[in-house]
Amino acid sequence: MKTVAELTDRFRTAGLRVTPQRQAVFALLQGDVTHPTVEALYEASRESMPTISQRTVYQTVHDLAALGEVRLLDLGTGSFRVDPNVEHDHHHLVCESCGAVRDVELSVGSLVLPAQAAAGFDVAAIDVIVRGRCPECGAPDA
Amino acid sequence: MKTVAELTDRFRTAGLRVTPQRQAVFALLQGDVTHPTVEALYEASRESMPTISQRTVYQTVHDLAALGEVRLLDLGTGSFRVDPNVEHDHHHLVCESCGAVRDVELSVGSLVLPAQAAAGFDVAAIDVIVRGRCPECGAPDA
DNA sequence: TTGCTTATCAGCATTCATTGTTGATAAATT
DNA sequence: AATTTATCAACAATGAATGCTGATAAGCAA
Repeated sequence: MKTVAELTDRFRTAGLRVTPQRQAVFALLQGDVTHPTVEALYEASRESMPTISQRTVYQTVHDLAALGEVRLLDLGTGSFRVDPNVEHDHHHLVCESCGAVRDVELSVGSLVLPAQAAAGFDVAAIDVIVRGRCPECGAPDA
Repeated sequence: MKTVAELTDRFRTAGLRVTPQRQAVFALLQGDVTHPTVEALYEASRESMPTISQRTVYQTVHDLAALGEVRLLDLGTGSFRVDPNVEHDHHHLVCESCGAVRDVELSVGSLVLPAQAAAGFDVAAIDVIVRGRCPECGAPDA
């Protein structure tokens, strides 16, 4: 993820204006490995920016995604997650109990698509979702 | 996917009653490889069962899922898809243009989870989603 | 700095998928 | 046939995400 200053330049270059609200969101995403929901970003941003609206957070996140600075993930946890890690190719571990998401590096190149099934299908991306229980949640029904 | 008669037995054994509406849904799922949405099942079921409610289709699909006779997939297409194929382990091709879903057999065993990333994580399942364009939709912006 | 153009802000309402609720009804069992 | 009980189907409610709009503030040029 780029720094706040870099993202500010990136937005200006793209013809988008940079507001304090947007910069607050930029700052929150720095070093965030929790894959926050928009709602979580909204709540967090209100600490430093009490008047920000949820709508503005959605807009900022979508603008970031359009510039390729974040990815929006649908991992089946109900709402999509913002992933600031676009530099390193990776996939995700998802805890089915608490919804926590963790990055995992997987070499997807070892997967072989059967020619017959993939015939005529133009593959753009492969997403691997590893589902299970995170250490914090422990064994099922524990 | 089991036959309508088998599913009927399965429901009765599980203490669930079998209604004409439910049997209509059972019949629709026979040999269906389109991974229909609940909405699609609802529309189709009204052909033979005009008074059926969407709620009933949801209930039936959830009951089938609870018995392990179908899987409910969240593939990021907006609503979840019903997958009657529970006998064969498989993954999915998803067309980003039209939302079509196709089964694909992949041996996920070749994927190696880095020990450090997966530490303490109890893996229950691995879902692979291959995203791209189906033959019917052709090349992007074509 | 001043003024003008334009996109953003933030509150509101709306959409869509899904689930909750409930009186009436029909299935299963005795 | 009577009793129990779960289903039916219409309605309302939830939650995530998007559309809309007047007021405002950012950006740019002189």
